Amino acid sequence: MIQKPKGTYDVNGEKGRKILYLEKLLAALMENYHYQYVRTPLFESSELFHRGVGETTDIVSKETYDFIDRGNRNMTLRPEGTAGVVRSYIENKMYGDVIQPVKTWYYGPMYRYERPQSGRFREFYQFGVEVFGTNDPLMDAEVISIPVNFYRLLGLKGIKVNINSLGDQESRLRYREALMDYFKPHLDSLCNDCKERFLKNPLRILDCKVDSEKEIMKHAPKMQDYLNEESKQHFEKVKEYLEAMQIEYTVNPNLVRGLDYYTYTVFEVEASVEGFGSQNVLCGGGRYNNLVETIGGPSTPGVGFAMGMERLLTALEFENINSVEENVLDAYIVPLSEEVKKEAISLTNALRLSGFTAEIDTMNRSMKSNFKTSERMHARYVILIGEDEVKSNILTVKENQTKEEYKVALADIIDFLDQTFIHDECDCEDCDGTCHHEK
RNA sequence: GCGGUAUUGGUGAAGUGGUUAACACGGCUGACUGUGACUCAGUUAUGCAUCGGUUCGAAUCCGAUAUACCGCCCCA
Repeated sequence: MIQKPKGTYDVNGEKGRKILYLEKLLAALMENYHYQYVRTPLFESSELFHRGVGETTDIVSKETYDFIDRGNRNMTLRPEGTAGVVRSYIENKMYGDVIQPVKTWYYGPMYRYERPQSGRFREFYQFGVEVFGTNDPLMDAEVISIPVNFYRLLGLKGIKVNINSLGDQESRLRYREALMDYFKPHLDSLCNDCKERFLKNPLRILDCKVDSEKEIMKHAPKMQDYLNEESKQHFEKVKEYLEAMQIEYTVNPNLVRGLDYYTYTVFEVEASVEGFGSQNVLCGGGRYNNLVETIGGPSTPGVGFAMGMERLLTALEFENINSVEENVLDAYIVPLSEEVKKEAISLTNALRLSGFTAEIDTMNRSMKSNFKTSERMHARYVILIGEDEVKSNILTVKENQTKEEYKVALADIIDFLDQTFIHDECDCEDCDGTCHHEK
């Protein structure tokens, strides 16, 4: 049997409904925030990611899906969304758009050649936001508010916002040097991973799980001491604006994030699912004021974030949040013989056009199994069509919940399905006030 | 890139070298040819992830591969 490629997954059934629901909710939220939808190619020149994301990151150095196309071009399946959106911003000269800042959102699959594990796939979906053209700390706060509000809307509890500031490029470089000077004589006492980090990305030593409790860590130079005045003020404003939106946050001086392009604000939003581990980080992002220029555009500040849909879905499952309403079927139509099939399909079609969900038996099921099937599909009504019904133009309609049977003229069926008799009570069991009984 | 565990019908699974792969749920058909429950009777894996090996004999032992799940690294 041919299996799906490692680290991929199929979507079907209930999961499909959940995903569509989340996508709809996200699109509506972005409408409220007044962001525009952008879509960029799934593959780009490999060079874009090398320049944009950074050579030293694992994402680019060992996790990309690369291929050479038939025209001998080096291509890479996008491992993240930002680089492509920035490329598109520059190529479409959006820095010249009449409305500034340019606020965009995207959604789609990303590809990383990783070992699959809990909440991590080789093909995974990210929703993200990128805003170009303003350095106002208010924009940092607005971007942070998007995932927070989204999780609020979904009813996800225990959301934690971690923020930090890396300062401008100059501050960041000075701090990096200070860290290297500090750790260099103590390298032997650090774990093997940290020795690696020392060479590749010294800032990451700070959030090492193994060494975090050691004395050396506690006395390491602090980022805050290396921020210049402007960077400090920017960070202060971001915090004030978050408070104005009643968004609680924790300043985590060890939060550095993996991608090379961040400057000033960086943040992560965490869920608090027990035993969820690193999966608890539902989204992350920050400001990247040099990225547009690095990729070849005019010097333009930017800020954004990305969130993984798979983790969100798992977190919602863990928290038992099921916001999707049950799939209901208004009518299940049963043709009782080959001769009346045309009338049955005609009715089905008419109902569908009128906005009802309608299903018709295409398995030539027995009467018994049709009723069973209709129950499984959560059909409210079963409509039987046989010789008698066709001759008389009076349909036999059975209500699944009450097992009550009605005779309804063909001409009145839409009205019948439309109306709900609101009443105080009736004789049927479990009456929910929408059955067709008299008071 | 490194490590751990697993893989038997549509589903949950039993089976740890010996004929026919247990049991349960679900599905389908019929008793009941225009009415759903229940009951009863049938039926539902020529096969135990794949390939190779050991053996008179393998779902069971060995090896490789694939995939899944869980960690590390890294990240969303």
